[in-house]
Parts: sequence; structure tokens; C-alpha cells
Amino acid sequence: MEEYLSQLNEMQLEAVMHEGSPLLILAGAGSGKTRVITTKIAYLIEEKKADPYSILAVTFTNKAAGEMYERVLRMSPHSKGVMIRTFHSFGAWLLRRNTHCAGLSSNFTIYDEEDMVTLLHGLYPDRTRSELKPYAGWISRAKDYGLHYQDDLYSISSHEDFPEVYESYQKKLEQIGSVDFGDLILKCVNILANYPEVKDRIQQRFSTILVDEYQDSNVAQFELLKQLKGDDSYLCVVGDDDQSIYRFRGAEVQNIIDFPNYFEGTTIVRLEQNYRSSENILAIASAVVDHNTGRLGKTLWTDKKGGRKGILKILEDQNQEAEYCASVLMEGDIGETAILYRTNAQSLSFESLFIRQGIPYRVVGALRFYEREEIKDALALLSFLINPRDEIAFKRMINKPARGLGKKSVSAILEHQDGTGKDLVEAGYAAAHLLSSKGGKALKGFMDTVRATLDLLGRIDLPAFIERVVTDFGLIEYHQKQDEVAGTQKILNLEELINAAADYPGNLEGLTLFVEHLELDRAQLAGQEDDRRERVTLITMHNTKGLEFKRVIITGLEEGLFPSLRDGMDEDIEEERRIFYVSITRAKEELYLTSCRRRRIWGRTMSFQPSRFLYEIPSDLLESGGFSGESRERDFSRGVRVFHEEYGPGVVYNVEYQETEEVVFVRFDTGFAARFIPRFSPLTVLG
DNA sequence: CTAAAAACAATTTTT
DNA sequence: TTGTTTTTAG
Repeated sequence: MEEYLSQLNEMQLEAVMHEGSPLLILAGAGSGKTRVITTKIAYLIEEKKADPYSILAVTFTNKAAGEMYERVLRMSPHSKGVMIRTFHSFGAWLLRRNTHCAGLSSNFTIYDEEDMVTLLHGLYPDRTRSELKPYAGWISRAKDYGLHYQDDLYSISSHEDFPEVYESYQKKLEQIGSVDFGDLILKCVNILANYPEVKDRIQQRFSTILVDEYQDSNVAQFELLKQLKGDDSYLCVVGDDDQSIYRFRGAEVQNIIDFPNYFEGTTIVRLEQNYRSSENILAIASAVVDHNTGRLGKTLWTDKKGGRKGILKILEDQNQEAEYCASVLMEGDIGETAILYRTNAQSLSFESLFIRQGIPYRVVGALRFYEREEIKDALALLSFLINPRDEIAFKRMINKPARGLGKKSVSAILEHQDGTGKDLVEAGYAAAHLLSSKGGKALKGFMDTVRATLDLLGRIDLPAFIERVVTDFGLIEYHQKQDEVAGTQKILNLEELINAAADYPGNLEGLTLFVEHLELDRAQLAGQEDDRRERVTLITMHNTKGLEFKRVIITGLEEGLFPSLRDGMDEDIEEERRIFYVSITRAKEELYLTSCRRRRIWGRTMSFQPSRFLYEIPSDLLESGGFSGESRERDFSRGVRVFHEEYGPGVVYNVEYQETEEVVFVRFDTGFAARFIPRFSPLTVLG
């Protein structure tokens, strides 16, 4: 322990040794905050003889939780049993142990946003999924803010019918016996608030609570923290307002500012020495984030003087961008390089080039394994076995593959179930006689398979069980055909799913846990081989939080893509800028920035201007000089004001390329819209 | 009821 | 452009 403590600087040591009052650590990027937390946990156990079971540490991704646990285990031999989880996974844990307080059955399943939309669609069949999608978003957001359907929801959505949609959604969800992500937090808050005996038990168990990435906690999570902290509990949170990048998900920076107000006597420790990046890279990051207002403000410094300047490259299109990245990879350590992008879809051009050139890569959390059709199918079957009231899972799988049970059969079963409190297996058997003899037989067959497979649970190991499930319900055969027709590899994915179950016990608890982990962790199976050496990392900017690489290439620095422009509110731009800040500060030694003039989106080639962020980097920090000081180029691009001799002033709302010809779409102030080929038409850009 | 055709949705970021 | 869902014709 001595050795670990001796590696810390003065402020870090203060944070580790601190005890008593609540502690707020304001930790800049690369200032060793994870080291501080892990050392603090190890110190509590080894030096202060704290019981590992009394310590709860909360992080924001499962990956971070796993890494933190590993590190603690390495430092402290007695630390087995420390609970390190994400907020949501902790919520699921607490909820499963107290289902009776929340009106849930013990084996609830967890719905993601797609399932939410499906449920809403079942409730409002006349509306399209895309009409209902915003409602799902608003419900999630409302829950992030701790709001129930009885509360004033105007701040979430001013839509007249939102409260009633939320209400019917919530009631349906509870009837089915499932929860969504928001419920994992909200229901816990309710239980702790309404059941003092549960609250006492939990507060007594977790006398020490630590929260990482506190700037990304939302209001509901803050409420949960307040409930969890007893009079004698020790609470320590670590955060950086400049790295708050989940506002869209309800993250509330205000939580940091409010922390000392709510928890009286809070001690604040600042960590401002950066151990990761060179002086130049840090200067770029600081220059950029300086453009934000409303920061708590802190000055990062490093003793790694100088270093290489940033390298900015303007490319024609995404293919050139990928080729440029490949050339950068060739001249350095591939395993220590990461390619960052704003949207998952951007990984495609890199992947296809790297496959052709044989460059080894790994994609972090992309094309979400668990969102694939076959995986969701298998998961739906398993969910239905766990919770036979799960209507969403039931509807998805009852006629897949086709067994002659269509809409009519489904509504017959549901009607039969209505109000009886029966689960869908009972209701299915009971409703079988209402169908045609063929349909009744098929329905009984399905339900028999349900019972027969459930009977196997506990007798064979979990991978074998899941294999039986996907085989016996005909899923393997179904997707095998699909594979042959479409040349996909769905069977391979199903096999991967089966293998992933190997670490779980072959009983109902094991199965429930397995499904829960898949639901809570999108990246579960995607990044299996974790050895970083020899592979370049392809990753979204959001996913890089907490990671570091010698060389970082930030791609797609184009206005409209990054910053992503939706409605262009200032607050949104500031969040985008923080995302840029997070991205830059991942780099230890070299930072590359690329921007394309054209990019193919949805099969259409669109023209882009360089990101405004590039103009915020001082020229002397970039090797080839930068844009700063230059005024942004005035050319035909989205949002630019133009003038036409005949139609007057207007705004460009789109630019496309047809072959090599630039086509500009203009909406004039009169309301008239038209397209022009600038080479031929009298269109001028207004200054 | 099934299979083919047409319509629709996706590209912001994630637990 | 791509894959999935809904509509339609048989």
C-alpha cells in the first residue's frame, strides 16, 4: 500500500486520505482520477480495515466498472466483494432483491428504447413507430428527471397528449411486469423512500459510496444517491464539468454545482495536473474548451513540455479519409492508435478499407451485437421463458418462424388473458380451442415447447440450454435459411451468444442474470478479444471516455456532422465542444484531425464545410498551420445566405453532388424553393 | 394463412 | 443505400 500511496501527488493523496465529510473531487482529464478512486478503495480496505462488502462504487459504463474492479483487486488482496457497478446495474441488483416493494415479479425483464416503441405501438396501433418514437424518448427523459406521469411534464414535452401516453405506457409496462432503463433508477428511489426497513438495511450495508463520472449523473440518480447516503455514510464523487457529454440523456451538470449545497460541509479537492498528454495537445484542448461559457473553470497543466503539434488534414471524401488514416497507421504503433468518429455509421468506410488492406482493427460497441435481429429474437425467447407475461417478447416470437399464428390468434389470446391475471402460457392453452383446429394445434405446440424447455432448465448447463431453445423453437432453421438467401452470418452470431452464456449457472437465476447483463451492456459481446496490441481501435467519441492512446485520429470534423447540428442551440454546441475536448484529451503523444469536403450519407454525396472547431485551434499549435484567424470560407453550403437576381435572397438548405456536378438547393425568403447548378446560374453568396 | 411487393426508417451520442 | 415492417395478392 505504501508503494501505491507514494506514487500520488499532493492533491491525489489528500483525496485518498480524506475521511468524514462528503468529498467532491473536481478532476481534469488525465489527472489520474481512476487511480485516485481505486487507490482510495484499496486504502480503505487494507489500511482502514473496511469490510469490502460495505463499499459501493458506481461508474457509467460496464467496461469502466470491470476495469476498476480489476485494478482494485490487483492493489488490494482483500478486496473481493467490493461492489462496483453502473447506476443501472446497481438499480437492477437492488430491484431484484426487493421486487415485492415495487409490485414486480422476481423475474422481470428490461426493455430498451426499441422495446418501448414496440409497446407504445401496441397501445396506439394507428400511429406509426416513428410518430411514437419521440414519446419513448420523452418518457425516458422524464424518468431521467425523476418525473412520474402524475407530475408536471410540461418541461419534458409540451405535447398535449404526452401525460396520457406516458400513463398508459407505464400501466401497460407494469401489467406486463417489465421495467425500462429509467425504472431501474426510479423504482429504487421509490422503494428507498417508502420502505424505511429496506433503506436502513441498504444504508447499513453500504457505509461507503463512491461515484465516478459524476458530471454525467442525472437528476434521478442524484435522488438515488440522496436516499442511499445515511447519516454516517461516507460519500465521495468525482467529476469534471468539461467532460459532461450525456446531457441528451438527462445528465445534469448542475448536480456537481448542487452537491456542496445539498451535502453540507462538503470538502472539495481539485486535481489539475495532467499525466497523460503532451503540453501541445493539452494546449489545443484548453484553447477549444475555452470557447465554452458557464464552466466551473480549472487550469490543467503538465510537465511533459512541448511534444508534437497537431496534424490537420483536409480530404476530398471519406474514402480518402480512410486511406489517409491507413497511411498514418503504417508509420506508427497500430495497437496504440485510435480512430474516433461522431456517429457509429462512420466506422463503415474504415472497416471496408481495412478489410481490403488486411489492417487489423477492432470496433468498440459498434453495430450493436445485441440489437441484431437474430440476437433480439433469441433474447425475446429467453425473456418470455423468464417472464411469461412479457407481451412484447411473446408477440415478437409467437409467429417467427411462421407457424400459422397471426394477428387474429394473438388478439384472441390477449383478450382471453385480459383481466384474468393469467400469464400468456396459461392464456395460450385456454384460448387454443377458440382458434381453428390447425391454429389451436400450433398454439399448443408452442406452449408445449415452452414447458418442455423450461423443464430442462437446471438440468443442463446454460449454453446447452440456450442452444436447445433456439433449436426447438425453430430459430436456427429460420435464420439458416436467411443466411443462405442473404449471405449473412446470423447463425454465427447465435453461436456467439450461446458461447457467451458459459460463465453463468444453468438455472433460472443464471439465465435471468445472463439476459440482464446483455440488456444492460451493449458492448458485452462486441469487444470480446480485449487485447489491444496490434489492432487499431475504431470507436465513437462518446465511447472513448476514460480511455487513452498514444495516437488519436479525430475524423469527420465537418460542420453539421461534428458539431452535429440539429436545431443549433448554443447549449448543444457547448456539449459538442466538450465531446471534442474529451476526444482531444485521449491522446498522449500525437493528435491527428481530418475533415472531408464531401461525404456520402444515405447513398447521397453531400458537401461540407470544415468544422467550426477547427477555427478555434490556434494556428501555431498545428503543424501545417490552421484556420484560426481566417474567416470561415464563404461557399455554397447548408445554412449559407445567397442571392439570386430573379428570386431575391434565400438560404441554402442542401448541397449535393450528382456525378461531379455541384447542385445547390435554395429556399428563398418568399417561400419558393428550387435547385441550381451554380456553374450556370446567377447565384451569389451573401457576406 | 403465406409470400411477394411496397413502404418505411435509419445517422448523433448510451445505460 | 440498406434492412426491416406493413400492405397486398394469392
